[in-house]
Amino acid sequence: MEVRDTVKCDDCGSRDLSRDPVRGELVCQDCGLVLIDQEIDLGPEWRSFEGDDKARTGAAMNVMMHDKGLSTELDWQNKDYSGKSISTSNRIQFQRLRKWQSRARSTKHMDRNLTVAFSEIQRMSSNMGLSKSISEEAAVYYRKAVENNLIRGRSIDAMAAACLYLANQKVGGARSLDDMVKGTRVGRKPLTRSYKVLKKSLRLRLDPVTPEVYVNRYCSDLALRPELEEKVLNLIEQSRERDLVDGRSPTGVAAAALYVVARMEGQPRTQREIADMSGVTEVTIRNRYKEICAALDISLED
DNA sequence: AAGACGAAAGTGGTTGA
DNA sequence: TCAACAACTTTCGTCTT
Repeated sequence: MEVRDTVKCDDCGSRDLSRDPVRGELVCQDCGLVLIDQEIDLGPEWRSFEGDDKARTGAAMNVMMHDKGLSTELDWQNKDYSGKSISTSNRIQFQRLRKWQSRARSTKHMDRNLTVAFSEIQRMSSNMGLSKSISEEAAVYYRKAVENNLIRGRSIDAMAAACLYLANQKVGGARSLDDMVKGTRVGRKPLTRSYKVLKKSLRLRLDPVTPEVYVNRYCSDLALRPELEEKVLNLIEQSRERDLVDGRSPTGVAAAALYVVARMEGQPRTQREIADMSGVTEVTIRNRYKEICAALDISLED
């Protein structure tokens, strides 16, 4: 999409910017700096942030609304609007103005970035059915990411999704990386990349993801009797004692344990059903459940 | 026909020299 | 940084119910 050629990259000055019309996101093609377009549709999501102090990590709304005049271009050439040179006596004053302007503009960009990111987080979060506390946590991470200068060169989407993923993990939520990829339309690579950067520079201590966190969701997705959930958890614990859990994908272990319990308890689900629901392949479910059955002397013959 | 099975080859991430 | 490695996936032909 074409962008007015008066817009320049704050970082390198390049005019080669491309715009994503959906997100209102502007990315410099030369240095990768993420800028934000002027006209942003805040959407209804913003409302939910207001009036709630804890969640109110973003910029005030009027930062977005007022003052389009401030973004008036001061050209770097010492010419006035008619093209005449500016007198030497005025030049120093202009220097000062420019400096001031670029400073004001960069905090404005930060605010815009945050605003867009927060509504993105809200959108993704509600799209995936995540709780409000998770999206609030994610918003906190995003703000920290901005403060630590991690946004530069990354897409807002990817970082927002990474923050959500992180927040979800922090509270032991049952969303895998694949779930995030599906639920956010952010590619796997940018997501994991942002996630790693985020995790590293925020030095967050995260407990490793266990199969247990998926059990509840899987069981209800497959409409299993509620009491089977406990049995699945049990089986996972037993498997852990036999060293069949660590180093394996938690979703795979959960899916396999669920398969075994469902069959044992007379509510069988096919491997395909479970595979489709969990995003784990049938082959992996087989491998896991064979291991488990072998180690625990379980026979599935009816 | 549907479901389960397992071999073989390929992929992406981790680890250790 | 690269190679080795284990877990996982994809694909596909075969067996079982």
